[in-house]
Amino acid sequence: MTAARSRDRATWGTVREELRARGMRWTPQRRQILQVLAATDGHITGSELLERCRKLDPATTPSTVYRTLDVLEELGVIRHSHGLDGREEFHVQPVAEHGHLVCSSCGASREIDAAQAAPIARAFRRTHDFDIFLDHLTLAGRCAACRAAQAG
Amino acid sequence: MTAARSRDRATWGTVREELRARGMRWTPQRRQILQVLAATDGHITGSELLERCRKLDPATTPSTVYRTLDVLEELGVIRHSHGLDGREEFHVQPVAEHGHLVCSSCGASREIDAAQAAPIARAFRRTHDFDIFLDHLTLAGRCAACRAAQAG
DNA sequence: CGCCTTACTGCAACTCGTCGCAGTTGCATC
DNA sequence: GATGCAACTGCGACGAGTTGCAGTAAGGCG
Repeated sequence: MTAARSRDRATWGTVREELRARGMRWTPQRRQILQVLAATDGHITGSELLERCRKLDPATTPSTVYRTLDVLEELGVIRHSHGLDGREEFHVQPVAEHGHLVCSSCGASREIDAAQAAPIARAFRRTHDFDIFLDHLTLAGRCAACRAAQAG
Repeated sequence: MTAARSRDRATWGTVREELRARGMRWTPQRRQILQVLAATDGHITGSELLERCRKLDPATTPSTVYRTLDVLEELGVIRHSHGLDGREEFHVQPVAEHGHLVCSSCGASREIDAAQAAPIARAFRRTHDFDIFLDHLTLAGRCAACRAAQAG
């Protein structure tokens, strides 16, 4: 089991209190989902999470997993963006707002951090009077390697 | 029936020849799907298209509609991007590469044209060595009106 | 410790979209 | 106009994700 680099243990521990503070409940199912998320680095889709939960407990049901993801997103514990196919991908680390750059050819993915995106966000604010949510952003394109491979 | 401003009639008419040129066939089902698309301005999802086709012919089946959309995209007749929920949205007008700006609060949508996006594309080319496909781009955010309404 | 409220779970049914397969039919050729 | 190939259609089953509902259980309170 690779250790969770995403959030440190203490931070995951606060989820229980955050739930309680909102009148929500700490259940075995939620505890298990959190456990799987804590062991996840980077991104995970709903169905991947469901699958991993089922390895620990085959009785896990889809609706509970998807509803828990919604709750955790409301708490700010996770966030989602969309992959190239439009599928939701959840980020386990809300450490910093960031977007994604995904290559349509090879599927390689890189992050865009807030600093890099700032000039772009400013541009849209100025030209379109529009605030961009970087978190939700996935840009499709072609990476350098695929460009070289395809077009010489 | 609002006239199709998207492509002029002549352009739609070439689809049949484009299909034939690739060894593909002109079928009543495809003819009807094209007819519905020709009467569509802007964007449409697969299920919306299916629904409209069923109004003309209740026997229309999902697989034919979705497969035809793929074919038409291959021909360059339509293109898709993803809405905020990740659902595919097809653009009927391939007149110009463009992206979208969608407000998470009110759903309002604006287009980003190639000229506006050019500096951004250049930036990613330079900093990440990555070519962005503007067509596929949908930026989530908050429009001026919603910002004003929510945050004074 | 037991009660009570209500958030939560699990089920079943549903939507959207995809895929393999068998039967159909466009269309090129004779 | 008939023939034959293979692209296409429609079917049925499936996977991902959502929702309403009835039953379960978290956890606050006495």
